[in-house]
Parts: sequence; structure tokens; C-alpha cells
Amino acid sequence: MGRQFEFRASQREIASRLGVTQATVSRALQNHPAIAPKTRKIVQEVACELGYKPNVMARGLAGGKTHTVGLIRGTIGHITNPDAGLAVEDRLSQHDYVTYVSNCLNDLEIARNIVRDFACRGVDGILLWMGRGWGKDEKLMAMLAEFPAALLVTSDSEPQALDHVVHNRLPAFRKVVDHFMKTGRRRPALMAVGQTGSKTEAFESQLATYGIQMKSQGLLIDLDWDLWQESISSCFTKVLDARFQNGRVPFDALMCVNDEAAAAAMTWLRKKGLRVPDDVAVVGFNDTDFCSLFDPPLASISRRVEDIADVIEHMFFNRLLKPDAPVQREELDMEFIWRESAG
Amino acid sequence: MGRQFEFRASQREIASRLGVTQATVSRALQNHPAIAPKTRKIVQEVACELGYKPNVMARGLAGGKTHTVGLIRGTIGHITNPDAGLAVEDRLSQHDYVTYVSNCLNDLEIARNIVRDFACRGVDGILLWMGRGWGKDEKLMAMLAEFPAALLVTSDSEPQALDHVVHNRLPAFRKVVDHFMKTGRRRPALMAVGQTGSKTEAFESQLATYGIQMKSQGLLIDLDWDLWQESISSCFTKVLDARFQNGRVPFDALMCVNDEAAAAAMTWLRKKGLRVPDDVAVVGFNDTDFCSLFDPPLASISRRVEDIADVIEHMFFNRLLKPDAPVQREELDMEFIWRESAG
DNA sequence: ATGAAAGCGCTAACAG
DNA sequence: CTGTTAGCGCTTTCAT
Repeated sequence: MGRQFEFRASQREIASRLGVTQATVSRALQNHPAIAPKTRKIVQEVACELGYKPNVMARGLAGGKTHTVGLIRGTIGHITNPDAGLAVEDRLSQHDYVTYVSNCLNDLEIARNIVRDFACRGVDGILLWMGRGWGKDEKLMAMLAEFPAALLVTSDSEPQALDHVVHNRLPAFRKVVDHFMKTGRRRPALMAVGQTGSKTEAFESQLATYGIQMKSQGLLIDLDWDLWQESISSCFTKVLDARFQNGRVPFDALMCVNDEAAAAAMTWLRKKGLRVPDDVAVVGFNDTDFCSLFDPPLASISRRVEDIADVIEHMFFNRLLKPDAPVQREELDMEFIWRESAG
Repeated sequence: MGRQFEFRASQREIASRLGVTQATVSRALQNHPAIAPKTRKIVQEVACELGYKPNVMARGLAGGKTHTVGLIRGTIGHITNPDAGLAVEDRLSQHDYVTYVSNCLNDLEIARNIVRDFACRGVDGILLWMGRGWGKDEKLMAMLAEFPAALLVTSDSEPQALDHVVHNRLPAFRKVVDHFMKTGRRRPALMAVGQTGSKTEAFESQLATYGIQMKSQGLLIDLDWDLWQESISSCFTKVLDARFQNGRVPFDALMCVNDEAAAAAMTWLRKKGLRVPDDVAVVGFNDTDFCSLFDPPLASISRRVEDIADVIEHMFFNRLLKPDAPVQREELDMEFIWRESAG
């Protein structure tokens, strides 16, 4: 039978102590309107005295809130950094909410299973970092719709049927490209992992507005996913060495998938006798603490982790309080952080 | 009453489909020995067909396992990096275990409350990154002892009454000090946050074996915790500027709290006209991906995140399988990673 | 080998 | 305002 914990009291114990029924205790603890103020008071006092904490499983089973949220991250921890998930967890805990974390590895099928599992666990809400096009998956969206709260974090601004926050990279990418152009660069390249992805598209489309065709002009440096997992710097070096043996590169500016890659790029360029930013401007991604410590300081794109945590916190509890409010949608733009490496 | 989910089937539905009782379904699903093989088979088939998943709350309430573990981290995400917690979460999920994450901010009182809360949630086990001396807190230890599994991660090697893994920094610190000595340094300093802490003690005691008194010789650079939270680099620069206005420093080697601080130190030293490692050797902490990308590459101490995740995974499930096995204890040493900055 | 029934700790509908 | 009662979906005796 149920695991016993020495240090836990139940509503029944409080009830028997006071000579009332357990239901009364339940109501008093919930601040039910139809309860005598003095009953409520004495119940709460005894509850406090006994260190009563509700059994979350029982409460969930009986239809109450569990004060639990399931958070589904998209990528492995050491790759996406700094992590908005942990910042969110921190915020939620201040509202006495506890977070399940899980990682779907950007796989829709896995995401569905996790959502399902979270349902079996009675979470009050789901926070999901969406992969591309998942909004069109009816099965996923139908499941999500059944939770008291479900909040999607997307990186594209397509409309969604549920509450969502658009964590928009486009404006930042646009600003990077604009900056490159304004400072006289004419062949900005992108270093990406995989040929597709919203980063690639954002950069490509913005270049196109200046009449530059990224792919056909050889301005996409595609990194190998497997090598990438092993070692960022060596993978980068390998690709560049293979493609530009003589050290002559076809680009005069370089936007990188993350700060680590950007730092590796700066090292490689320097070794080839190229100056940053004079010969090649470099911009990273994530705006890690390290950026300002490089020589030259590394420009980057900030995810604004704390801001997005604010938005998520706000939208999530908003939904919980007003189950019938219309679908919410917020946008938060990532931000280009200029530093010397960008020229 | 209980939240309804369209997409969920219960044992009762399976039972009624098959004309057996729900208890039979329960037993069949648990591979209970006293169940006819063909019954088990057909039950499992139907369960699969209906996409049955157990209701974790109900199971927990009734005394079964919840396949949940509560993980209590000690520090805020963006400060401790890379994060063993996420690596562990990843491992556990491969065993169909889901992780609650919480952060006690290194506060014993908060830790106790979180443990309590996890108990109310019916977790099968607790993973706790211990603060100093918490092993002596009877209340905490008594609560932990009531879980089917509780695994402590400590950074000192004091004996504990429960399963624990010692994540030992001492050997690495020792190696750093030894290395400094071997390469002719005579005044190695430590940059720490707060005068106490195991990092400080480890370094101090090892220096003492060479007859060097860290504190009295002015070899402890104490950073302000509040400033530290705001900005690592500026906090560091402020302290150094205030203490060593003329750029003459009393140390010829510098061990830093983390890689960011080490990088900031290298920048500061260079500005003062001091060479790394010729004039001052520098070592960081965490062995971030960035280390090898600095000029010179930054030596550091690796927490061996993946290794510790391995150990935790192993010990945790070991305990779950053998509730009565004797207390387990494993040690995992952090590792000094030499790079040019260390001289 | 299976059914019947109790009970985990709570919420909520129904009575009074 | 409070007591009574019926579940929530399971696990686990106790019968048969």
C-alpha cells in the first residue's frame, strides 16, 4: 500500500484532532466560501502545526491542481546554452510550481510521447519548445489542447491554435546582415549545422533583400552534425581546412551558429593570417558570458533568456487563472549585440 | 472530478473489453507470476492496441512506483556550467524515469522543503547535490532515508549514512598546485567567491604542504558575491583594479573559480602588460568548450559531467533494484586539464 | 489463476 | 455551514 512517510500528516489526522470531518478540512484548506471563518482558521492552524502538505498524487487523482508543469526542451543541455528552461523552472518555483523536465531531441514522435506521459502524471500545464511545423500535427495539438494550460515556444511566427510565444530570431539576423552591409561587407557567409533550419532561412532571406544569393554564391558553410557533436572547434577547423586550403576565403563576414563556433572561427582566421574584423567580421550566437572576453570582443545574438522566462511565466499563469481567455500570443525578438568582432 | 483526457485508456476499459476484472489487468500488466500466460498476453495486446499508459498518480497513491525522481540542484543554472543535472536527466529518461528539477540555492532549509514536496509527489528517489555539512542535519537525513532511493552528491569525502558519490575536487586542485610548483611558481593565488568553501580549502591545504600560507601571504582574491552575480568580468576587473592599482601583482599563478573568471583574468593581466603564462599562469574551472579557443588556450578543471552522470545512473538504479543492499559509496575525481595558460 | 473488495488521500456533489 | 458519500485509477490482500 501507499508508501508511508514518518514526517507527513494527512487531512484525516487534522480532522480527527479537531473532531470535524476530513471534508471540512479539505474545504477549509481550499478557502472554500461556505466555511465558517473560525473553522477555517483553526484548521489552518492545526495544519500548519502538524506541517501538513497535501499529497499531490491524491489531489491530482481527485481532480485538483497538482502545481506541476511539464517542460519539454528541444536540445541537449550542453548544446543550447544558456538555458531558458532552467530560468523558467526558477520562475515557476517561485509560484510553488514544480517542473518536470524532459528532452524531445527535436523529434516530434518523442515529443508526443512525452506529452502523453505528462498527461498520465497529471501536470497542470505543458511548456513546449516547438520544432518546425509541429503546429500542423493534429495529434500533438489535440493532446496539448486538453491540458489546463499549454504554452508553445516557437521560433517562427506562424499562427498557432494555442497560446504561444514567438521567440523570433529574424530581427536579430536582419540587423546582423544590415550591419554587415552598412559596414561595407559584400560577401557575408553563414556557418550552420545542416542546410535547413530557421537560422539558415532567416539569414538567407535577409541577404536576398540585398541581392545576395547565399547558397549559389558559396556563402553557406555546412557543418557535419556528427563531428559537431564531438568537438565544435575541431569540426569547424576540419571543414574550413578542407574547403579553403590556401586560406583564401570567399567571405568577408561570418555569422556562426553559436559563440563557440565563432571563437573557433576567429582562431582559425588568425592562423591563416586574416584579421578580425578587418578582413572578416565575425558574429556568434547565444551571447555567452565569454563573448566580451575574447580579443576582439565577440559580437553575438542574445536569446534574452531572462526576458523570455518573464514572458513565459506571465502567459502561463495567466492561462491557468483564466481558462477561457482567448488564445494568447506574444513575440520576443532576439537581439543583436554589437562588439568589435563585427567591425 | 479527475481531468479527462480523450486519448487515455484505463485498466477498466481493457478489462471490460476482455471480460475480466480490472485486477487481472493490473496483474497481467505487472507480469505477476500467478497469471495465466495467455491472459497476460491478450491483456498486454489490448493494452498496447488501446495505447494504455498507467496513471502515475493512481499508481503512486496505491503504493506502486511512479518512475519519477526528484533532482535538487545547488546553484542557479547559468552559474554552474556545464550542468550535470541535465546529463543525469537524460540518462534517467532512457530508463523511462522522469525528473523533477528544483534548485535549493545551496540553502539547507530550502532543500528540506523541496525534499518534503517531492515526498508529497511520490517520487521513487531523490538526487541531492549536498551543501557543506548537510550530512549532519538529522531532519534532512531522516526524510531522505524514507525514500526507496536517495543519492547524495557531495564534494567532500566525509562518510554519509546514505548512498553517496563524492565528486572530489581535491585531487585536481592538488595537481594544479603541484604543477605550479614543478614549473617554478612560488606565489600561486586563488580567486574565489567568499572566503570559505571547499574550493578554497582544497587549494589552501595543498599550498600548505609546500609551506605556503595562502591567506596570510595575500594569495586569496576574494570576489564580492553580489557583484559576481551581475557581471563576472567587471566584478573581477574591479577587485583587481582596487587591489593592485599599479598593475604589480603579488602572484605568479592564478587559479580561478571558473573559466569565465579565468578568461577575464587573462584579459586584465594582458592589459597590465603581464604575459600569460610567462609572468602569470592561469587555470580556470569547468573546462568549458571555450577553453581551447582562448589565446593561449586555457587550462582548466573538468567536472567530468558525463562520467558523474554514469555513476549516478548506475548507483541510483542499483539501489532501486536492491533496496536492502548496503550503503553505496563511489568517488569520482575532477580532473586537471593542462593547456598552455598553465605554463 | 481469477474475482471481489479494500484503500491510498484527496475533491466535489448532494444532503441536511 | 458541515457531514455523508462517491469516486479518481491503481495495487494488493483475501477469497474462491
